[in-house]
Amino acid sequence: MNKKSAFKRGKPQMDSPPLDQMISFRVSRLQSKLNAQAIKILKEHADLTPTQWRVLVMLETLGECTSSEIARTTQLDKGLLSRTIKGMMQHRLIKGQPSKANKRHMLLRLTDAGRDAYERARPYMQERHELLLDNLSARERRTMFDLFDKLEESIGGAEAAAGEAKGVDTAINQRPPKFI
Amino acid sequence: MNKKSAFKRGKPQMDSPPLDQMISFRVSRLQSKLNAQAIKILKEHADLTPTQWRVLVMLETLGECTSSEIARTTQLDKGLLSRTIKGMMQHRLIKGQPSKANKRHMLLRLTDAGRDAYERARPYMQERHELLLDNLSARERRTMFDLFDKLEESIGGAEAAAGEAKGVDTAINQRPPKFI
DNA sequence: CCCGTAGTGTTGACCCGTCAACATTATAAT
DNA sequence: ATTATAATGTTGACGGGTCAACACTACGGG
Repeated sequence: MNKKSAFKRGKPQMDSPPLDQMISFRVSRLQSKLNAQAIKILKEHADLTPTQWRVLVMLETLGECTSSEIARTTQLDKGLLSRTIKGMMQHRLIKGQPSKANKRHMLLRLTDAGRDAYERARPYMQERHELLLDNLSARERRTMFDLFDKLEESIGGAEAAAGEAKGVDTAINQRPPKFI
Repeated sequence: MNKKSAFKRGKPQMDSPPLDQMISFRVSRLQSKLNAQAIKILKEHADLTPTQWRVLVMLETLGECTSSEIARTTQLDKGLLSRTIKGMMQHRLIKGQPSKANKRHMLLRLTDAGRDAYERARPYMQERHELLLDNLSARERRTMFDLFDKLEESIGGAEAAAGEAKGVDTAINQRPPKFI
């Protein structure tokens, strides 16, 4: 005799587990699964971590760049990048030479070994990506990245608009607890 | 003179950073942002972690259940759940009594303090969720959870179908490296 | 009854991502 | 010039999530 009645296992979308209808939870769970899959593929075929893979992709695309460029473009943490890059240098996947124009910069480049690792992982990563797309309709595919963009934008906007909701007795607090 | 030409900052969707068009990366970045936002809100208003919040949501919905039920429903790691539940018991957010029917089960229930914490965080979590939805069109909203479902399904399916791609010289390896 | 198997929950080890503090260098202001 | 401010990259500390091993219990078939 719960207030919301127990949900059933199976297809029906209504009366499903409450968390299943929460965006943040779904994204989190999806990320876990995608990440586990990527870890497995990258480990097996090129002994890379996902972050290393992403650095390789950036270097393959940009040709030569600095850690901060990668950080800005990907929005990865600069600390994480620093360690990742250090590790990749030790493994000779990339090399870095100090910039003469700017003593703070370290110009990063792929080594042959790095390009090899990239090429070894790429087909499998590509296959995986296409497998993900295969199960989506054309419309869903078109919508997907819009969703990513808009959701990320919402969060950024919410950060800016933080400071509201300070008054504890705003309207929201009086809404019935029917959300999920 | 890079092989893919440098991309520009700004709106245009074409020639954008390569990782931006990869599902896994976008989901990962989105998850980071959503998680950071949730951590902040939950910490500020109820001193909860996201996992604790999810356990509260499940208990609020199910009324009484075991750790393994939560694990099955949410697909959260049972080790993570074990620690989270232990912490929540120490903070008196939930209580657990051993089941007489099954000595392995620990029947979990919300305490008043737990329900309080839930009610303190709920309005803000609800507001956040609605803010995320506000920026989406009706069509996007309808599509979103379908996307989550299908992507998760693809991964599960890929797990099962693993074992292919063993032959290194499959067609995929001969495709031109034009994926992103 | 007994034993193999499966489910439940705990724990330790480990890695990754996040955050803050910091040293160094570049840039801008006055 | 001098000084303040911002950018770059490194490092330490910390927490959270994942994985594997484990103990214990339940269940099913012989």
